[in-house]
Amino acid sequence: MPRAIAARAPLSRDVVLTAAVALADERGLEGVSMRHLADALGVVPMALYKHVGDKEDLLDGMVEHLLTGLGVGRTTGHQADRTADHTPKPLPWREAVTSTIHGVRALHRSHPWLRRVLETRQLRTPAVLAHMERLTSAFLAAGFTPDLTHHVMHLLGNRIWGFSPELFNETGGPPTRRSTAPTPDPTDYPGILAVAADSRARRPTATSCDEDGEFDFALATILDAAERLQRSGWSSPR
Amino acid sequence: MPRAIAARAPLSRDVVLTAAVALADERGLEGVSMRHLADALGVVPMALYKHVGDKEDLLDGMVEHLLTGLGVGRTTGHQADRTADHTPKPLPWREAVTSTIHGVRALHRSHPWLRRVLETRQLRTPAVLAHMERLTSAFLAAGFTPDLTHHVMHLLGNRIWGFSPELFNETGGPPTRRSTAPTPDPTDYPGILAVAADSRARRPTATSCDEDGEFDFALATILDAAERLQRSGWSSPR
DNA sequence: AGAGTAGGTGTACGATGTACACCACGTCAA
DNA sequence: TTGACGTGGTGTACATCGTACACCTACTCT
Repeated sequence: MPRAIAARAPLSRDVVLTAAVALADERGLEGVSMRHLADALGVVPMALYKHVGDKEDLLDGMVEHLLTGLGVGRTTGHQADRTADHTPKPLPWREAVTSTIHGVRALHRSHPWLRRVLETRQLRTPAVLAHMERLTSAFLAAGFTPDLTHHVMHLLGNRIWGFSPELFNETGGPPTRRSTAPTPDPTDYPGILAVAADSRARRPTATSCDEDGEFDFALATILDAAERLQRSGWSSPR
Repeated sequence: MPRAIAARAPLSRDVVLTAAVALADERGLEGVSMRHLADALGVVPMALYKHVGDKEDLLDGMVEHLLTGLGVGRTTGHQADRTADHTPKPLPWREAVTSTIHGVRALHRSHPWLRRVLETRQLRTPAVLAHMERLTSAFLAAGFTPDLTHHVMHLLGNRIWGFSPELFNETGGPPTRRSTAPTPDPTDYPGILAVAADSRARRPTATSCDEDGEFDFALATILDAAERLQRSGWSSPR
């Protein structure tokens, strides 16, 4: 007696990656195990290995999968101008850079696990390189020297103070884990308190930072600085 | 016959954390398993659970352990001025901020695994808060409004383009993993190539980016921008 | 008809985090 | 002196993970 023939569409790398991304979205990165993923696809774990080399390759693939949906024909602003026309129109290179960056930013917002995956990876895959290239060429086309372009890319890439900005959010959930950390005394941190108080006063209904606003502020400030360097004919010392 | 009495000093949370940091330093983060750590300490795995709640708490503790060694009495420049006196002395707040940030930066450089651990954690532990407080209060003391201080903290914390700057390094090691990624064609990326060529020409002997230089450039540029905002009386829109 | 290949199955192994029961000690009250 | 107790280390056991390996099935191409 032949076993029941599952009317399942055959797997493919793309199907696997799509399912993996969906799984990560709904169950978090920890939920993405080969076994769970296989379950979700109605298949036995080892079947996945016909489509991805191993788990690392799966994660690489997930990143590539997301990035690939981003690239085509998006070098000019894909989001509507938020302000009316009395705001001076930004230079074209700024539009290009901003919209490119907002693309990845959107990915990070809709797939929070992406950041953690990227930190563990050093991938110079086509999609990543294409993203870099879009930024780099925008600067070069705007008259930035290669030297300055290089530095500006670092300026955009560095997380200067070494912590994630999520720390600012006051969503101090209950310590679910069995942590040994002492609960800190708020009065030890008057500066932080002052900033938090001011922030609350400014946006009384908000429960956390306006992350999009802060991101755009940071991006604009950095691009302002880059533009100023370019106009002043900056070049690296020595 | 009593079992051989090990002349081992008794464990403590601090001993465990120190050993864990050492283990991560020499074997990488993957080498830090409860079993390996216990081995390194000459003890059975479950013994560790008398000193750390679980593995998450161990990782939290490692971060806290490193950060704690940083704090005391370092709010004024701990590194010698690199330039002779013909360079105008930086403002005191800049020295404070720069040296504080260089402190964590040094941690990141000597413990490369730290970045990955931080990405998985959202800890508002005393040491982290103390670090934040040192920065925040430096800005406030310099006359930054709480509003601007808040924004500048985000400016320092955001990784704008969403990738790690290590991507720039041309250390394209051989693909050790069984990856399915196609090897990209360099000619698809003329902008990146131009920047890389210029960078090589500028520092012919170097094998990768001058990461310290880039970091300092980024930090200085951002602090310049912050200073300009402060002097112009910036405040957030609306 | 026969060979080859692509894709899915089943079993098995070593590594991991940790629950749980246990035991050796020191300290201290009775 | 005794016995209770807390602190810290032990030993066993289990679920879960990634994946090696052998297999089997169905399709294509000659």
